[in-house]
Amino acid sequence: MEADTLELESFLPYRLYRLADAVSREFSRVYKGRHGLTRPEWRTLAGLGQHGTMTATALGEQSAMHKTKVSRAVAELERRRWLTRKPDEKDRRVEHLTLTNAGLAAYREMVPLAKAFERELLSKLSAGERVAIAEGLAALEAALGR
Amino acid sequence: MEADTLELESFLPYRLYRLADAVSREFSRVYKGRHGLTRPEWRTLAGLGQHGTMTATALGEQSAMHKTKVSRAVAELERRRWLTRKPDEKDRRVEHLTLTNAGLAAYREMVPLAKAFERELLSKLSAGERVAIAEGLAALEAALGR
DNA sequence: TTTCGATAGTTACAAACGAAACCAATTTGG
DNA sequence: CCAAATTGGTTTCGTTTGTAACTATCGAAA
Repeated sequence: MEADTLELESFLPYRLYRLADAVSREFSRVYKGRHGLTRPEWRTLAGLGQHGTMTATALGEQSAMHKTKVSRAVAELERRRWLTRKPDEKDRRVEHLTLTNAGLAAYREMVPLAKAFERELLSKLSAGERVAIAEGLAALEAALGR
Repeated sequence: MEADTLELESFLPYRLYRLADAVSREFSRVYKGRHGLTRPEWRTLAGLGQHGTMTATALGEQSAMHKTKVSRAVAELERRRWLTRKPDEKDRRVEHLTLTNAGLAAYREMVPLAKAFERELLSKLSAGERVAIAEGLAALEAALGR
């Protein structure tokens, strides 16, 4: 490789982005196809399903979304009556979000699909490759988390 | 972990996306800050810098961009006079794109910055972790490339 | 208290995006 | 040959996004 050339195919930011984009696009067919959810909506559903009641801020931190995305996703899920808001007693800026039964039902339906998707994807790797990707991602996450 | 719950933090599509988003956002400051480029524009520049003359279709394949993104990026780089189009002799639908001297200069300026960015990021990993991420990404790429 | 700075969440606006329609040129196959 | 399907590339339109401004509330400090 020449010194003054960048090989895009092996450039880490590009590889990561392309891979994430492909995987994410593939997976989005699951929740988009099933319920017409956007990614922020899916993540909101997943966050609340996993943790029960949360605030919008907590949701944003857990699922790495900007607060405007959270705000819009919450508004949409509320419109669908998949979640309800309850104002905090102490601090009236804060709202506690909880899935309704309908929301919970959708979540419970999605979980096995998500797990199957992941399993399917990982099944194409060898055991050693699975270890490698897990370790590599964890290392990068740690490196960025500072 | 309960069987009917999905742990978002360890869900592969989510981890990949979050990581790519963080890295990409960080790196975008390099080309956005330096020249006000968008990501498709940067990739177009990188593609042409790496390969010399290319068609729009080839660019899209090499850098994994939808053809509308390519079309818009090319239009903008042309507006900046960073590239020129030359119609194909044989097939008049095709255009061959080449960086001008100005475009080449910008590319040459970006390459070391990109390399430094990647080096900096990887320097936070151990040698073993670097091997792991390389191997893991390659395995996933291979798994998806079908 | 009153005021000033932070924080929770929403909204407005412009930029970026994707899907699909579109145009023009080319290839295919009857 | 000629109609139909394909391909390279652009445009249009509605949706999603990010930035920044905004509202409302709270906590701290004077």
